[in-house]
Amino acid sequence: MEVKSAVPRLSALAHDGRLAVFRLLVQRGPEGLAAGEIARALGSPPSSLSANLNILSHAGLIASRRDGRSIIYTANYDAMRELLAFLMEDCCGGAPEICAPLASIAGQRCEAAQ
Amino acid sequence: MEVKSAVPRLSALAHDGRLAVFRLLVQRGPEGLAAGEIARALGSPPSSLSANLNILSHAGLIASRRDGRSIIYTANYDAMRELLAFLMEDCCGGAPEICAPLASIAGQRCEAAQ
DNA sequence: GATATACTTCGAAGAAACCAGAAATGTAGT
DNA sequence: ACTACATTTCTGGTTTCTTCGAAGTATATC
Repeated sequence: MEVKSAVPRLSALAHDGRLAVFRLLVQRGPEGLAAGEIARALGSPPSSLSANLNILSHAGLIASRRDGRSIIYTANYDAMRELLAFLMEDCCGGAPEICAPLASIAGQRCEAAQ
Repeated sequence: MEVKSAVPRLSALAHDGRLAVFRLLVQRGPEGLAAGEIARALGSPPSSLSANLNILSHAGLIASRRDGRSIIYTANYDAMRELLAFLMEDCCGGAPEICAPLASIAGQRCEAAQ
């Protein structure tokens, strides 16, 4: 991934409300959550939430699909992976022992997946 | 890590110049780089760079030490690890198969450390 | 068609971020 | 003490972000 997509993604996440939305969707998994449910869960005014969903969506961090009257939002796990990989890039330049603790993060977080 | 420290860190990284500085320092390793060298490497005006270094420093992403007339900046790998762990948190809620690709990032990035 | 529901877009005001030149501070060498 | 160098702080003007009520669009139900 390039800086040009990393900055908008970081920028989208650098906001209390949007970070909460994104983490909620990440927890929720592929089935996603309707905009209204997100608004209720986070106590956000619909218009503010919509603006924030739009920003996250434009950054590629979430996707949406319509289901009847509702619009369902889901986390884009690929984008998340790209962003994390980008932040880790070149972290090992010449000093693997520094990077080792970073490498173990995934293991700690995702023991079920090992 | 909590949202209260994650947002300032993401916010600090959500900027072309600051992201470039941080990645440069991450590549550089523990020996770090003087402010002037960073300015030359990135072609940034000293006053702008100084403001950005201050923001990164305040966010806890970098540290500094004086060496003669120069001030040497280094990446804070612990802060980086905390931030990445936070972003990955709960990513496996109920669906390990989604998280598996995330878990492999570290391995891909840091083969030398395995 | 009319009504209710679910969301989004519009708009405008206040807050915060950004930039880089100029001046100030701190350190080293003579 | 004086000069040179490295970096920070100050300053202002401009731009961008944030917020949320009100109005608009899309879908479903009767």
